[in-house]
Amino acid sequence: MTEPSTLPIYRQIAEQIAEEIESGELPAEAPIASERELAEMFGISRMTARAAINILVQRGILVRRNRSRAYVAQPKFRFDLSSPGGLHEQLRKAGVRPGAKIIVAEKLPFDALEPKVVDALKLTPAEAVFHIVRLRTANDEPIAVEDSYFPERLFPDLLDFHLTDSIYGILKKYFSVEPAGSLQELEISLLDAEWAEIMEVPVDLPTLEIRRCAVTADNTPFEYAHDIYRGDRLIFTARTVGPDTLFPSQLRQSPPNP
Amino acid sequence: MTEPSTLPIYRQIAEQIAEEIESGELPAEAPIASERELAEMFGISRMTARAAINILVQRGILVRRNRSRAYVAQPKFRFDLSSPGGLHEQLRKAGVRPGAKIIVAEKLPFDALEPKVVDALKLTPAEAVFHIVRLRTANDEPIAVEDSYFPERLFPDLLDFHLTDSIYGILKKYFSVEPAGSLQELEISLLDAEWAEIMEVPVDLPTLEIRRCAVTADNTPFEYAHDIYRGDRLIFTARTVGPDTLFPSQLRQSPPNP
DNA sequence: AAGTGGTCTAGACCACCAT
DNA sequence: TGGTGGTCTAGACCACTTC
Repeated sequence: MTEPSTLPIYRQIAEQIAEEIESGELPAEAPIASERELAEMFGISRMTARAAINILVQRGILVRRNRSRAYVAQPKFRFDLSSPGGLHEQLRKAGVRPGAKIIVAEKLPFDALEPKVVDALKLTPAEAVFHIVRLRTANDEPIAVEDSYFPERLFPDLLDFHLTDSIYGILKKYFSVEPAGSLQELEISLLDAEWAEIMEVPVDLPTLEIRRCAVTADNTPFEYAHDIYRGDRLIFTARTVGPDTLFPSQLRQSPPNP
Repeated sequence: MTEPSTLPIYRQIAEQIAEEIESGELPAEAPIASERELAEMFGISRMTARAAINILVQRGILVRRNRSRAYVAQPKFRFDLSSPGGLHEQLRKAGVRPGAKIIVAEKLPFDALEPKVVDALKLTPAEAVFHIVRLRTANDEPIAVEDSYFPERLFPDLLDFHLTDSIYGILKKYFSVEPAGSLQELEISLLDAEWAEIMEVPVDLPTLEIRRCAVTADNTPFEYAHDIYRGDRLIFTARTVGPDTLFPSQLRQSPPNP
């Protein structure tokens, strides 16, 4: 609308493809023409066609699979960080099939723990914790990794349960532990190589990182977690309490600015 | 560490430059060799050198200025969304010079308002509001835009004040209005062309969008704002109340899931 | 075997700005 | 004016999948 003809060719082509997708002409999962085909169609070089596709991949409108051509991405999932019901529940309600793949499930001795885990869970010396890393999926598509720590004291045989189910469901059903609240720290970042491999997606993908500590009604911390969510597949919302607002008393467990 | 020699050349060079920056060899604001110089230094083509620089620009480690060469970026600013004191105050405390540039300062009649503004500010028909759009800067670098609405009823001659100062400071000093809390909705997104122009940065930059409504101690909403923060220049933290947690009662002003 | 994306080359022209 | 980045070309080779 501003200066249509002065936009570089690769942006013009990206916009054109984006419009075909928005108009429904190209539905979700539809394959895009190959880079060489696009180049011939538009009378441009392959590198320029590739640049156009890259823009839409970065926006999350197209996805590349392996070394195959690009496809129209499914619409992004909505995830409300403040809503009752975690990711599993919200996906299910949206008609999406939630899943989980266990990457790590181990018991860690006290001495192997980072201080932040010890502090967050208020562990006493020699206490062991369970360390669980899960790849979360939606319709079999990886959307997040969860790196969680649970005190053995509270959940003695946690690793024997079926950990691909909702973990909060297990905690409630078998240990009668329910979250009364949590403190979360958010950070926008780009995916590093290590996590990219675990999540089976490209490096430098924009992500939302969340470090959180969940507590029960009697203010016992029962989970410390570091979650990484794909920014290209999820839209996040969160209701936060803003500046100058006091937190509910049961959550005021550490000084605001360490 | 995994497979050093099989990394593509442009990634190897990006890593090498990144290490020179982390080691302090290249300090903040140091200019990077030009694309043509890099190409010659490493015996590669200019397009490959350019790809290396682009990776670091996307990560926020390098910045491009106009059509000049790339420079080492200043460290990112930390911004705690839940801390007392807004962006202005936090920057000042960190030894950074906060600034603001007025993009729009106008009075809008009731009929020109979007429903979300009317609802958030609980306006009665025929009430006018002040609409202020400000470009926020840190050491003269653009870091955010704030698109805010204030009821005329509460702040009759707001536009006559010096709006490049802290607006909350003006509200407190001249109108005795102080925020008691706010509800915020967060969303990670990519910058569209319109806002990119206002912010004077490239399109598709990763950003954090916040829609918030601030209220006084007697639960009078006095500001509705839509903020966009650069994800490449800021690290955000927020203490959010997680699933299954009740908000402070004075903030429970609308149903959780509209 | 054919087609694909991932990477890389060695050029080119342009607009912009002060290195 | 000379150097810069922004864009674009017309090829190429490779590893991988099967479009």
